[in-house]
Amino acid sequence: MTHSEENYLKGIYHLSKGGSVAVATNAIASQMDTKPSSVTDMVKRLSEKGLVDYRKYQGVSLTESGSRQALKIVRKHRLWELFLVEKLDFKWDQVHEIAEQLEHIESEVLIDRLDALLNYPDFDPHGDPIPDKNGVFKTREKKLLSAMPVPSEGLFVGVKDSSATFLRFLDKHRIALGKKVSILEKEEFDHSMRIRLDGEAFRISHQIASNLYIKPNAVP
Amino acid sequence: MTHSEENYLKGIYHLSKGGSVAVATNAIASQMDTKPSSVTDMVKRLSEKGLVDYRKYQGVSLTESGSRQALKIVRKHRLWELFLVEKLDFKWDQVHEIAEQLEHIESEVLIDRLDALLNYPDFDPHGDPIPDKNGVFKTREKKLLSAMPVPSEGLFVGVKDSSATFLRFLDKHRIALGKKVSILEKEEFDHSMRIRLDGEAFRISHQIASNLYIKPNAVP
DNA sequence: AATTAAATTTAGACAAATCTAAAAATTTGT
DNA sequence: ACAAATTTTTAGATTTGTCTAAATTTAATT
Repeated sequence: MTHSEENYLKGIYHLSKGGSVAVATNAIASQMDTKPSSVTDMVKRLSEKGLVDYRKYQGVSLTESGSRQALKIVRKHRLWELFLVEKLDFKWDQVHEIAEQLEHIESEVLIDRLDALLNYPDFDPHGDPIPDKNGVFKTREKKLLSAMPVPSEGLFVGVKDSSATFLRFLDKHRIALGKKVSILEKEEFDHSMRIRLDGEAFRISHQIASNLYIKPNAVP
Repeated sequence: MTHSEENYLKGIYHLSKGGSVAVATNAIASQMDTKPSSVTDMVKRLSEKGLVDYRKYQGVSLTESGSRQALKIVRKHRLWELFLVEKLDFKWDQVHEIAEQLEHIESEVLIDRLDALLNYPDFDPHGDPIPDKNGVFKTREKKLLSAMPVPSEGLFVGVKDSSATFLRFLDKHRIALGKKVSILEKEEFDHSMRIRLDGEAFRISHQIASNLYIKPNAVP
Protein backbone atom coordinates (compact mmCIF):
# COMPACT_ATOMS: atom_id res chain seq x y z
CA MET A 1 0.00 0.00 0.00
CA THR A 2 1.22 3.47 -0.84
CA HIS A 3 1.22 6.34 1.65
CA SER A 4 -1.57 7.97 -0.28
CA GLU A 5 -3.72 4.86 -0.19
CA GLU A 6 -3.14 4.60 3.53
CA ASN A 7 -4.11 8.22 4.00
CA TYR A 8 -7.33 7.75 2.09
CA LEU A 9 -8.23 4.66 4.10
CA LYS A 10 -7.62 6.55 7.31
CA GLY A 11 -9.66 9.50 6.05
CA ILE A 12 -12.57 7.30 5.07
CA TYR A 13 -12.29 5.51 8.40
CA HIS A 14 -12.60 8.77 10.32
CA LEU A 15 -15.50 10.02 8.21
CA SER A 16 -17.43 6.79 8.59
CA LYS A 17 -16.58 6.76 12.30
CA GLY A 18 -14.79 3.49 12.10
CA GLY A 19 -17.63 1.72 10.46
CA SER A 20 -19.38 0.62 7.33
CA VAL A 21 -21.23 3.90 6.80
CA ALA A 22 -20.97 5.15 3.22
CA VAL A 23 -19.26 8.51 2.80
CA ALA A 24 -19.52 11.00 -0.05
CA THR A 25 -16.80 11.82 -2.54
CA ASN A 26 -16.97 15.49 -1.59
CA ALA A 27 -16.66 14.69 2.09
CA ILE A 28 -13.52 12.68 1.42
CA ALA A 29 -12.14 15.42 -0.79
CA SER A 30 -12.47 18.05 1.89
CA GLN A 31 -11.18 15.71 4.62
CA MET A 32 -8.13 14.92 2.49
CA ASP A 33 -7.74 18.46 1.25
CA THR A 34 -7.86 17.40 -2.37
CA LYS A 35 -10.25 17.54 -5.36
CA PRO A 36 -13.30 15.30 -5.83
CA SER A 37 -11.91 14.03 -9.13
CA SER A 38 -8.79 12.83 -7.37
CA VAL A 39 -10.96 11.06 -4.83
CA THR A 40 -12.88 9.26 -7.56
CA ASP A 41 -9.63 8.01 -9.07
CA MET A 42 -8.24 6.81 -5.79
CA VAL A 43 -11.46 5.22 -4.67
CA LYS A 44 -11.50 3.15 -7.84
CA ARG A 45 -8.02 1.87 -7.07
CA LEU A 46 -8.95 1.05 -3.49
CA SER A 47 -12.05 -0.69 -4.75
CA GLU A 48 -10.03 -2.84 -7.14
CA LYS A 49 -7.84 -3.83 -4.22
CA GLY A 50 -10.89 -4.84 -2.22
CA LEU A 51 -10.35 -2.22 0.46
CA VAL A 52 -13.55 -0.26 -0.12
CA ASP A 53 -17.01 -0.87 -1.51
CA TYR A 54 -17.75 1.65 -4.20
CA ARG A 55 -20.75 2.18 -6.45
CA LYS A 56 -20.65 5.19 -8.74
CA TYR A 57 -22.44 8.22 -7.33
CA GLN A 58 -23.39 6.21 -4.24
CA GLY A 59 -20.47 6.88 -1.94
CA VAL A 60 -17.77 4.68 -0.45
CA SER A 61 -17.47 2.43 2.58
CA LEU A 62 -14.63 0.38 3.99
CA THR A 63 -14.65 -3.36 3.52
CA GLU A 64 -13.65 -5.66 6.34
CA SER A 65 -10.11 -5.70 4.97
CA GLY A 66 -10.02 -1.93 4.44
CA SER A 67 -11.23 -1.37 7.95
CA ARG A 68 -8.50 -3.62 9.36
CA GLN A 69 -5.87 -1.69 7.43
CA ALA A 70 -7.28 1.67 8.54
CA LEU A 71 -7.20 0.57 12.16
CA LYS A 72 -3.57 -0.39 11.84
CA ILE A 73 -2.73 3.09 10.63
CA VAL A 74 -4.75 4.71 13.40
CA ARG A 75 -2.94 2.49 15.90
CA LYS A 76 0.44 3.48 14.54
CA HIS A 77 -0.44 7.16 14.47
CA ARG A 78 -1.62 7.22 18.05
CA LEU A 79 1.22 5.12 19.42
CA TRP A 80 3.76 7.42 17.75
CA GLU A 81 1.97 10.48 19.14
CA LEU A 82 2.17 9.08 22.61
CA PHE A 83 5.80 8.14 22.11
CA LEU A 84 6.61 11.70 21.07
CA VAL A 85 4.94 13.11 24.16
CA GLU A 86 6.13 10.52 26.66
CA LYS A 87 9.65 9.85 25.49
CA LEU A 88 10.66 12.93 23.55
CA ASP A 89 8.90 15.63 25.57
CA PHE A 90 6.78 16.98 22.77
CA LYS A 91 3.64 18.93 23.67
CA TRP A 92 0.24 17.57 22.60
CA ASP A 93 -0.10 20.30 19.98
CA GLN A 94 3.16 19.39 18.22
CA VAL A 95 2.82 15.71 17.57
CA HIS A 96 0.23 15.39 14.83
CA GLU A 97 2.34 16.36 11.81
CA ILE A 98 5.23 14.13 12.81
CA ALA A 99 2.96 11.17 13.60
CA GLU A 100 1.36 11.73 10.22
CA GLN A 101 4.70 10.74 8.72
CA LEU A 102 5.66 8.06 11.22
CA GLU A 103 2.37 6.22 10.79
CA HIS A 104 3.55 5.04 7.36
CA ILE A 105 6.65 3.25 8.57
CA GLU A 106 6.25 -0.40 7.69
CA SER A 107 7.23 -2.83 10.41
CA GLU A 108 4.94 -4.90 12.53
CA VAL A 109 7.68 -5.61 15.07
CA LEU A 110 8.53 -1.95 15.40
CA ILE A 111 4.98 -1.12 16.43
CA ASP A 112 4.79 -4.03 18.84
CA ARG A 113 8.02 -2.93 20.49
CA LEU A 114 6.81 0.65 20.66
CA ASP A 115 3.59 -0.57 22.23
CA ALA A 116 5.60 -2.46 24.84
CA LEU A 117 7.93 0.49 25.50
CA LEU A 118 4.87 2.60 26.25
CA ASN A 119 3.33 -0.12 28.42
CA TYR A 120 0.47 -1.06 26.14
CA PRO A 121 -1.34 2.25 26.47
CA ASP A 122 -5.09 2.60 25.95
CA PHE A 123 -5.24 6.29 25.02
CA ASP A 124 -3.17 8.79 23.08
CA PRO A 125 -2.20 12.32 24.22
CA HIS A 126 -5.53 13.71 23.04
CA GLY A 127 -7.57 11.07 24.83
CA ASP A 128 -8.32 9.08 21.70
CA PRO A 129 -8.31 5.31 22.14
CA ILE A 130 -5.40 3.28 20.75
CA PRO A 131 -6.49 0.02 19.08
CA ASP A 132 -4.55 -3.00 20.30
CA LYS A 133 -2.73 -5.46 18.03
CA ASN A 134 -6.10 -6.99 17.10
CA GLY A 135 -7.80 -3.70 16.38
CA VAL A 136 -9.80 -3.68 19.59
CA PHE A 137 -9.96 -0.59 21.75
CA LYS A 138 -10.94 0.14 25.29
CA THR A 139 -14.10 2.15 25.45
CA ARG A 140 -15.08 4.46 28.25
CA GLU A 141 -18.14 6.52 28.81
CA LYS A 142 -17.63 10.07 27.66
CA LYS A 143 -19.88 13.01 26.92
CA LEU A 144 -19.32 16.38 25.39
CA LEU A 145 -19.08 18.93 28.16
CA SER A 146 -21.90 20.80 26.43
CA ALA A 147 -24.13 17.76 26.94
CA MET A 148 -23.46 17.37 30.67
CA PRO A 149 -26.33 18.02 33.07
CA VAL A 150 -26.29 20.84 35.63
CA PRO A 151 -25.07 20.26 38.22
CA SER A 152 -22.69 17.36 37.64
CA GLU A 153 -19.06 16.34 37.80
CA GLY A 154 -16.58 14.44 35.75
CA LEU A 155 -13.07 14.07 34.45
CA PHE A 156 -11.71 15.80 31.39
CA VAL A 157 -10.65 12.87 29.22
CA GLY A 158 -10.42 14.02 25.63
CA VAL A 159 -10.80 16.63 22.92
CA LYS A 160 -13.02 16.50 19.87
CA ASP A 161 -11.11 19.20 18.01
CA SER A 162 -7.44 18.38 18.22
CA SER A 163 -6.13 21.27 16.16
CA ALA A 164 -2.97 22.88 17.48
CA THR A 165 -4.74 26.19 17.99
CA PHE A 166 -7.45 24.66 20.16
CA LEU A 167 -4.92 22.65 22.15
CA ARG A 168 -2.83 25.73 22.81
CA PHE A 169 -5.95 27.58 23.89
CA LEU A 170 -6.56 24.83 26.44
CA ASP A 171 -2.95 25.04 27.63
CA LYS A 172 -3.31 28.76 28.14
CA HIS A 173 -6.31 28.18 30.38
CA ARG A 174 -4.65 25.25 32.16
CA ILE A 175 -7.27 22.85 30.92
CA ALA A 176 -5.44 19.51 30.80
CA LEU A 177 -6.45 15.85 30.44
CA GLY A 178 -7.27 14.12 33.70
CA LYS A 179 -8.46 17.18 35.55
CA LYS A 180 -11.69 17.19 37.54
CA VAL A 181 -14.50 19.32 36.16
CA SER A 182 -17.66 20.51 37.94
CA ILE A 183 -20.49 21.83 35.82
CA LEU A 184 -22.02 24.71 37.76
CA GLU A 185 -24.36 26.51 35.42
CA LYS A 186 -25.55 26.59 31.85
CA GLU A 187 -26.71 29.78 30.14
CA GLU A 188 -29.88 29.24 28.10
CA PHE A 189 -29.22 32.22 25.85
CA ASP A 190 -25.80 31.42 24.31
CA HIS A 191 -25.24 27.94 25.81
CA SER A 192 -22.11 29.11 27.58
CA MET A 193 -21.33 27.34 30.86
CA ARG A 194 -19.75 28.01 34.21
CA ILE A 195 -17.43 25.25 35.33
CA ARG A 196 -14.96 24.66 38.14
CA LEU A 197 -11.49 23.35 37.36
CA ASP A 198 -8.54 23.29 39.78
CA GLY A 199 -10.76 24.91 42.41
CA GLU A 200 -11.28 27.91 40.18
CA ALA A 201 -14.66 28.70 38.60
CA PHE A 202 -14.93 30.30 35.17
CA ARG A 203 -17.11 30.64 32.10
CA ILE A 204 -16.53 28.94 28.76
CA SER A 205 -18.32 29.39 25.46
CA HIS A 206 -20.46 26.75 23.81
CA GLN A 207 -17.81 26.45 21.09
CA ILE A 208 -15.29 25.28 23.67
CA ALA A 209 -17.71 23.15 25.68
CA SER A 210 -18.74 21.22 22.59
CA ASN A 211 -15.15 20.17 21.93
CA LEU A 212 -14.27 18.75 25.34
CA TYR A 213 -15.04 15.19 26.36
CA ILE A 214 -15.94 14.50 29.96
CA LYS A 215 -16.16 11.15 31.68
CA PRO A 216 -19.15 11.70 34.00
CA ASN A 217 -18.70 10.68 37.62
CA ALA A 218 -20.77 7.65 38.52
CA VAL A 219 -23.79 8.78 40.52
CA PRO A 220 -25.11 6.22 42.98
CA MET B 1 13.32 16.91 -1.22
CA THR B 2 11.67 13.64 -2.12
CA HIS B 3 12.62 10.31 -0.56
CA SER B 4 14.19 9.26 -3.82
CA GLU B 5 16.32 12.36 -4.07
CA GLU B 6 17.46 11.82 -0.49
CA ASN B 7 18.36 8.23 -1.26
CA TYR B 8 20.42 9.23 -4.24
CA LEU B 9 22.28 11.87 -2.26
CA LYS B 10 23.04 9.34 0.42
CA GLY B 11 24.17 6.81 -2.19
CA ILE B 12 26.46 9.30 -3.87
CA TYR B 13 27.77 10.34 -0.48
CA HIS B 14 28.72 6.78 0.40
CA LEU B 15 30.33 6.12 -2.98
CA SER B 16 32.39 9.29 -2.84
CA LYS B 17 33.29 8.52 0.77
CA GLY B 18 31.75 11.67 2.07
CA GLY B 19 33.66 13.87 -0.25
CA SER B 20 33.87 15.67 -3.54
CA VAL B 21 35.16 12.67 -5.50
CA ALA B 22 33.28 12.17 -8.75
CA VAL B 23 31.39 8.89 -9.04
CA ALA B 24 30.24 7.05 -12.16
CA THR B 25 26.65 6.62 -13.30
CA ASN B 26 27.04 2.85 -13.29
CA ALA B 27 28.41 2.87 -9.78
CA ILE B 28 25.41 4.83 -8.57
CA ALA B 29 23.06 2.54 -10.45
CA SER B 30 24.39 -0.57 -8.78
CA GLN B 31 24.54 1.11 -5.36
CA MET B 32 20.93 2.19 -5.71
CA ASP B 33 19.85 -1.05 -7.35
CA THR B 34 18.41 0.73 -10.35
CA LYS B 35 19.25 1.35 -14.02
CA PRO B 36 21.90 3.76 -15.32
CA SER B 37 19.27 5.61 -17.34
CA SER B 38 17.30 6.28 -14.18
CA VAL B 39 20.44 7.60 -12.56
CA THR B 40 21.06 10.00 -15.42
CA ASP B 41 17.53 11.37 -15.06
CA MET B 42 17.80 11.82 -11.32
CA VAL B 43 21.26 13.28 -11.46
CA LYS B 44 20.00 15.96 -13.83
CA ARG B 45 17.30 16.89 -11.35
CA LEU B 46 19.75 17.00 -8.46
CA SER B 47 22.06 19.10 -10.59
CA GLU B 48 19.31 21.62 -11.34
CA LYS B 49 18.70 21.87 -7.62
CA GLY B 50 22.35 22.60 -7.02
CA LEU B 51 22.91 19.45 -4.99
CA VAL B 52 25.43 17.79 -7.30
CA ASP B 53 27.94 18.84 -9.92
CA TYR B 54 27.31 16.97 -13.12
CA ARG B 55 28.98 17.05 -16.53
CA LYS B 56 27.72 14.57 -19.09
CA TYR B 57 29.77 11.39 -19.26
CA GLN B 58 32.12 12.74 -16.58
CA GLY B 59 30.49 11.51 -13.39
CA VAL B 60 28.83 13.23 -10.45
CA SER B 61 30.00 14.79 -7.22
CA LEU B 62 28.17 16.37 -4.32
CA THR B 63 28.16 20.13 -3.98
CA GLU B 64 28.63 21.74 -0.59
CA SER B 65 24.87 21.91 -0.23
CA GLY B 66 24.35 18.33 -1.42
CA SER B 67 26.96 17.13 1.01
CA ARG B 68 25.24 18.90 3.90
CA GLN B 69 21.94 17.29 2.98
CA ALA B 70 23.53 13.85 2.65
CA LEU B 71 25.11 14.18 6.06
CA LYS B 72 21.76 15.02 7.58
CA ILE B 73 20.29 11.83 6.18
CA VAL B 74 23.24 9.78 7.38
CA ARG B 75 22.83 11.35 10.82
CA LYS B 76 19.14 10.49 10.91
CA HIS B 77 19.72 6.95 9.71
CA ARG B 78 22.36 6.22 12.32
CA LEU B 79 20.50 7.86 15.19
CA TRP B 80 17.40 5.83 14.37
CA GLU B 81 19.45 2.64 14.16
CA LEU B 82 20.88 3.28 17.59
CA PHE B 83 17.44 4.13 18.93
CA LEU B 84 16.08 0.83 17.66
CA VAL B 85 18.88 -1.12 19.32
CA GLU B 86 19.04 0.85 22.57
CA LYS B 87 15.40 1.58 23.23
CA LEU B 88 13.49 -1.08 21.36
CA ASP B 89 15.83 -4.05 21.79
CA PHE B 90 16.42 -4.71 18.13
CA LYS B 91 19.53 -6.62 17.12
CA TRP B 92 22.16 -4.93 14.98
CA ASP B 93 21.18 -7.04 11.97
CA GLN B 94 17.52 -5.95 12.07
CA VAL B 95 17.74 -2.18 12.09
CA HIS B 96 18.86 -1.19 8.63
CA GLU B 97 15.60 -1.61 6.72
CA ILE B 98 13.57 0.23 9.33
CA ALA B 99 16.09 3.05 9.62
CA GLU B 100 16.01 3.26 5.84
CA GLN B 101 12.41 4.40 6.21
CA LEU B 102 12.79 6.46 9.37
CA GLU B 103 15.64 8.51 7.92
CA HIS B 104 13.13 10.30 5.69
CA ILE B 105 10.96 11.66 8.49
CA GLU B 106 11.11 15.43 8.30
CA SER B 107 11.53 17.19 11.59
CA GLU B 108 14.63 18.88 12.85
CA VAL B 109 13.33 18.93 16.44
CA LEU B 110 12.55 15.25 16.34
CA ILE B 111 16.13 14.38 15.51
CA ASP B 112 17.51 16.75 18.12
CA ARG B 113 15.28 15.17 20.75
CA LEU B 114 16.26 11.69 19.65
CA ASP B 115 19.91 12.72 19.84
CA ALA B 116 19.34 13.94 23.41
CA LEU B 117 17.41 10.81 24.40
CA LEU B 118 20.38 8.72 23.28
CA ASN B 119 22.86 11.03 25.07
CA TYR B 120 24.44 12.54 21.99
CA PRO B 121 26.06 9.32 20.80
CA ASP B 122 29.17 9.27 18.62
CA PHE B 123 28.72 5.86 16.99
CA ASP B 124 25.88 3.72 15.70
CA PRO B 125 25.33 -0.01 16.40
CA HIS B 126 27.72 -0.98 13.61
CA GLY B 127 30.47 1.33 14.82
CA ASP B 128 29.87 3.96 12.16
CA PRO B 129 30.25 7.55 13.32
CA ILE B 130 27.13 9.69 13.80
CA PRO B 131 27.55 13.25 12.53
CA ASP B 132 26.49 15.86 15.08
CA LYS B 133 23.98 18.66 14.41
CA ASN B 134 26.65 20.50 12.42
CA GLY B 135 27.70 17.52 10.35
CA VAL B 136 30.91 16.92 12.28
CA PHE B 137 31.84 13.48 13.47
CA LYS B 138 34.25 12.05 15.97
CA THR B 139 37.05 10.20 14.31
CA ARG B 140 39.06 7.42 15.85
CA GLU B 141 41.93 5.43 14.57
CA LYS B 142 40.80 2.18 13.04
CA LYS B 143 42.33 -0.45 10.81
CA LEU B 144 40.97 -3.44 9.04
CA LEU B 145 41.83 -6.52 11.03
CA SER B 146 43.50 -7.85 7.89
CA ALA B 147 45.88 -4.89 7.97
CA MET B 148 46.93 -5.31 11.60
CA PRO B 149 50.54 -6.32 12.31
CA VAL B 150 51.48 -9.59 13.99
CA PRO B 151 51.55 -9.63 16.92
CA SER B 152 49.31 -6.78 18.03
CA GLU B 153 46.20 -6.00 19.99
CA GLY B 154 43.17 -3.82 19.66
CA LEU B 155 39.46 -3.33 20.17
CA PHE B 156 36.82 -4.47 17.73
CA VAL B 157 35.06 -1.18 16.92
CA GLY B 158 33.23 -1.57 13.63
CA VAL B 159 32.23 -3.56 10.57
CA LYS B 160 32.90 -2.69 6.96
CA ASP B 161 30.23 -5.02 5.60
CA SER B 162 27.06 -4.44 7.58
CA SER B 163 24.84 -6.91 5.78
CA ALA B 164 22.50 -8.89 7.98
CA THR B 165 24.14 -12.15 6.97
CA PHE B 166 27.60 -10.98 7.99
CA LEU B 167 26.31 -9.55 11.26
CA ARG B 168 24.56 -12.79 12.11
CA PHE B 169 27.73 -14.68 11.30
CA LEU B 170 29.55 -12.49 13.83
CA ASP B 171 26.83 -13.09 16.42
CA LYS B 172 27.18 -16.83 15.94
CA HIS B 173 30.89 -16.59 16.70
CA ARG B 174 30.34 -14.17 19.59
CA ILE B 175 32.25 -11.42 17.84
CA ALA B 176 30.75 -8.24 19.23
CA LEU B 177 31.69 -4.56 19.23
CA GLY B 178 33.94 -3.48 22.06
CA LYS B 179 35.66 -6.80 22.53
CA LYS B 180 39.41 -7.08 22.83
CA VAL B 181 41.23 -8.76 19.96
CA SER B 182 44.77 -10.15 19.87
CA ILE B 183 46.33 -10.88 16.51
CA LEU B 184 48.40 -14.02 16.93
CA GLU B 185 49.40 -15.19 13.49
CA LYS B 186 48.90 -14.46 9.83
CA GLU B 187 49.03 -17.19 7.17
CA GLU B 188 50.95 -16.08 4.11
CA PHE B 189 49.25 -18.58 1.84
CA ASP B 190 45.55 -17.63 2.16
CA HIS B 191 45.87 -14.56 4.40
CA SER B 192 43.79 -16.18 7.10
CA MET B 193 44.60 -15.20 10.67
CA ARG B 194 44.64 -16.61 14.15
CA ILE B 195 43.20 -14.25 16.72
CA ARG B 196 42.23 -14.36 20.37
CA LEU B 197 38.85 -13.08 21.50
CA ASP B 198 37.28 -13.67 24.93
CA GLY B 199 40.34 -15.68 25.91
CA GLU B 200 39.68 -18.13 23.11
CA ALA B 201 41.96 -18.43 20.08
CA PHE B 202 40.63 -19.27 16.63
CA ARG B 203 41.22 -18.86 12.93
CA ILE B 204 39.32 -16.54 10.61
CA SER B 205 39.43 -16.20 6.86
CA HIS B 206 40.75 -13.19 5.01
CA GLN B 207 37.19 -12.46 3.88
CA ILE B 208 36.13 -11.95 7.46
CA ALA B 209 39.29 -10.18 8.60
CA SER B 210 38.97 -7.62 5.84
CA ASN B 211 35.51 -6.62 7.07
CA LEU B 212 36.29 -5.97 10.73
CA TYR B 213 37.62 -2.67 11.99
CA ILE B 214 40.04 -2.70 14.89
CA LYS B 215 41.17 0.21 16.99
CA PRO B 216 44.83 -0.66 17.59
CA ASN B 217 46.07 -0.43 21.15
CA ALA B 218 48.48 2.43 21.68
CA VAL B 219 52.01 1.03 21.89
CA PRO B 220 54.42 3.10 24.00
C1' DA C 1 44.71 5.29 -35.37
C1' DA C 2 40.96 2.53 -36.17
C1' DT C 3 37.98 -0.62 -34.28
C1' DT C 4 35.76 -2.86 -30.58
C1' DA C 5 33.98 -2.72 -26.03
C1' DA C 6 32.07 -0.42 -22.23
C1' DA C 7 29.72 3.31 -20.19
C1' DT C 8 26.43 6.82 -20.60
C1' DT C 9 22.71 9.37 -22.41
C1' DT C 10 18.44 10.03 -25.10
C1' DA C 11 13.90 8.87 -26.64
C1' DG C 12 9.73 7.11 -25.68
C1' DA C 13 6.63 4.53 -22.59
C1' DC C 14 4.32 3.59 -18.19
C1' DA C 15 2.26 3.81 -13.32
C1' DA C 16 1.03 6.71 -9.42
C1' DA C 17 -1.10 10.70 -7.91
C1' DT C 18 -2.70 14.72 -8.80
C1' DC C 19 -5.13 18.72 -11.31
C1' DT C 20 -8.70 21.51 -14.47
C1' DA C 21 -12.52 21.68 -17.32
C1' DA C 22 -16.37 19.49 -19.23
C1' DA C 23 -19.97 15.93 -19.09
C1' DA C 24 -23.18 13.07 -16.61
C1' DA C 25 -25.95 11.68 -12.73
C1' DT C 26 -28.39 12.73 -8.63
C1' DT C 27 -30.82 15.65 -5.54
C1' DT C 28 -33.62 19.61 -4.51
C1' DG C 29 -37.10 23.17 -4.92
C1' DT C 30 -41.13 24.79 -6.47
C1' DA D 1 -42.56 16.30 -12.20
C1' DC D 2 -39.30 18.93 -14.21
C1' DA D 3 -35.82 22.54 -14.22
C1' DA D 4 -31.96 24.18 -11.45
C1' DA D 5 -28.43 23.29 -8.37
C1' DT D 6 -25.29 20.18 -6.58
C1' DT D 7 -22.49 16.27 -6.67
C1' DT D 8 -19.81 13.10 -9.01
C1' DT D 9 -17.40 11.24 -12.80
C1' DT D 10 -14.76 11.38 -17.12
C1' DA D 11 -11.29 13.08 -20.23
C1' DG D 12 -7.06 14.83 -20.85
C1' DA D 13 -2.84 16.94 -18.94
C1' DT D 14 1.21 17.17 -15.57
C1' DT D 15 4.99 15.63 -12.38
C1' DT D 16 7.89 12.10 -10.34
C1' DG D 17 10.34 8.16 -10.84
C1' DT D 18 11.11 4.43 -13.21
C1' DC D 19 11.95 1.28 -17.30
C1' DT D 20 13.63 -0.67 -22.19
C1' DA D 21 15.82 -0.09 -26.36
C1' DA D 22 18.46 2.62 -29.32
C1' DA D 23 21.96 6.13 -30.01
C1' DT D 24 26.05 8.42 -28.57
C1' DT D 25 30.31 9.18 -26.22
C1' DT D 26 34.42 7.63 -23.99
C1' DA D 27 37.85 4.08 -23.05
C1' DA D 28 40.48 0.06 -24.35
C1' DT D 29 42.88 -2.91 -27.62
C1' DT D 30 45.36 -4.23 -31.16
